[in-house]
Amino acid sequence: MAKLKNVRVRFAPSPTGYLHVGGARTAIFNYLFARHHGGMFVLRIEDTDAERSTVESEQSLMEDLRWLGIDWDEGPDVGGPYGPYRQSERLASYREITDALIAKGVAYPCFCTEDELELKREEAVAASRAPQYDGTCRRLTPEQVAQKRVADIPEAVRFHVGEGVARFQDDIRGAMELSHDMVGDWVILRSNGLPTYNFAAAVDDQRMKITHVIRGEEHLPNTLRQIMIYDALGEAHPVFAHVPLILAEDRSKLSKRHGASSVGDLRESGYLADAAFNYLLLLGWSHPASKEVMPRDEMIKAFNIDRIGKAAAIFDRTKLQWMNGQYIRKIAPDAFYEMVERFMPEELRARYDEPTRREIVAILQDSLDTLADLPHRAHIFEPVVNCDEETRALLATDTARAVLASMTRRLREFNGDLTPDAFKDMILATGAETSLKGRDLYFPIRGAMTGSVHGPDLTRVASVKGRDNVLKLLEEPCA
RNA sequence: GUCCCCAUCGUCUAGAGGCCUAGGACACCGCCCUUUCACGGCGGCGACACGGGUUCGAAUCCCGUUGGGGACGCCA
Repeated sequence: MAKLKNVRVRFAPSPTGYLHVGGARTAIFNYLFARHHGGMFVLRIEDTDAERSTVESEQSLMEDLRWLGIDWDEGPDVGGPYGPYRQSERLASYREITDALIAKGVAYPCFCTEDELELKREEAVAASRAPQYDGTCRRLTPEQVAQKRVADIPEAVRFHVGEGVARFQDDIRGAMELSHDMVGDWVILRSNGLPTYNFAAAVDDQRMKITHVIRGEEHLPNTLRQIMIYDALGEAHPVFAHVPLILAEDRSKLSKRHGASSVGDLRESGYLADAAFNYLLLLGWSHPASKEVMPRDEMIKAFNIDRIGKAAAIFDRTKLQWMNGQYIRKIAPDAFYEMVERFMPEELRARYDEPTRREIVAILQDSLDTLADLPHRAHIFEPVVNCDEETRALLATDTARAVLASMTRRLREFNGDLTPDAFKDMILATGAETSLKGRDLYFPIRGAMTGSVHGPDLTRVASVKGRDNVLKLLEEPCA
């Protein structure tokens, strides 16, 4: 696909909560699209809901984006030529455009109260009509408007929809046709002076010269309203691309009750940013050569809207885990230690010095799927281990006793540094003495030392634990 | 309720009329590597929702059914 010129895209979250994986994926698509075409990626904060917007949320949104490795070229913190980038700071321009639309006759003041509107909705539903605004205030004479104003009735502004059909080409869905009668005259400016979402989004997209709007499918119906604004302004609308939703395993909308559904949760659950980014990208987009695990530059090179699918995708934890494991195995041990260090259990932090803790992490690195797995895997380095049932049964056999007897004798005679090689020699000698090999030889030692028949390289574990601890565990297995 | 969107293995997907006996990945199962474990390698299981068309030929195009999802706010 040929590179497009002057591409400008935006990610426009409302700061009313944490960054959701759905939002994160939208951000990823926009980001990759911008980088692929050498365009601009804009971060715009849609804080027109004064009640629910918080600065904390805005902060955490930006933090999560940065964690994912998504940087923006223009935004509330870095500024840019089309700022400000918080809608709450752009109120004057919404007011100005609203007035222009009123002057043009495509918008009008509305004095209906919430109670009246509620009543009308109920009536409409009861009469099985669409619960749309009936246009009462559109028919107000100038005198009536003046009267309402004198009476100090709260005044909102509605857009006069009228008849028509909006036709546009959606880059993902193809030719779209949305009839105007889908919506009633809708509010563009609230009585508190703040714009509504559809109005503010359209105005800003236009003013910020956004060329492509890539967003979630739930916004498809909104596109109708936003195109109306572009039309009323006499401006061409951007290209729209509506991305299918991300669903939970039960096919419902992904939410908090489904476990980690926010980027913050993912981070706390021990997923790597690059793995989360890579996984989310694959939810709805596929590489032309079916590559799955790929570096960022490959993503940027290969990304295009053509390869975004139309069907909703289910967020699959298991595959994310696998993906995460792939990334963990690729990282250099030192870098990995820095990442996983915060998950190191206190007991081990107190017991072992830093070089040893690094060795523990290095031993475990290949077997971890998430950083949060570290405590579960590292407990074998504690001086006392808990045996599971399988191990207990295994250690009760005669061959196991024979192996442990031989090993303990060797360990008692051993003094010096218990290196992996030294421990390996002991196992080999024990094998020769008992004529045992394979599982019969290793499992008793592994079981007594770690309490489990699964785990990392025994000889390195022994080296970390030291001669005294290993000896004690082999003498009194599962004590 | 009205309107809109979607539909390939359990999950993520490839597939743009013959390359399809439907390919890859995760998960699962088996084998191999490792005198153990983990990693890794190899193999197996497993899908075109259904019904009508169109066509010499359909997973691919059209219609309907079913199923799923979304939207109908002075939320975004």
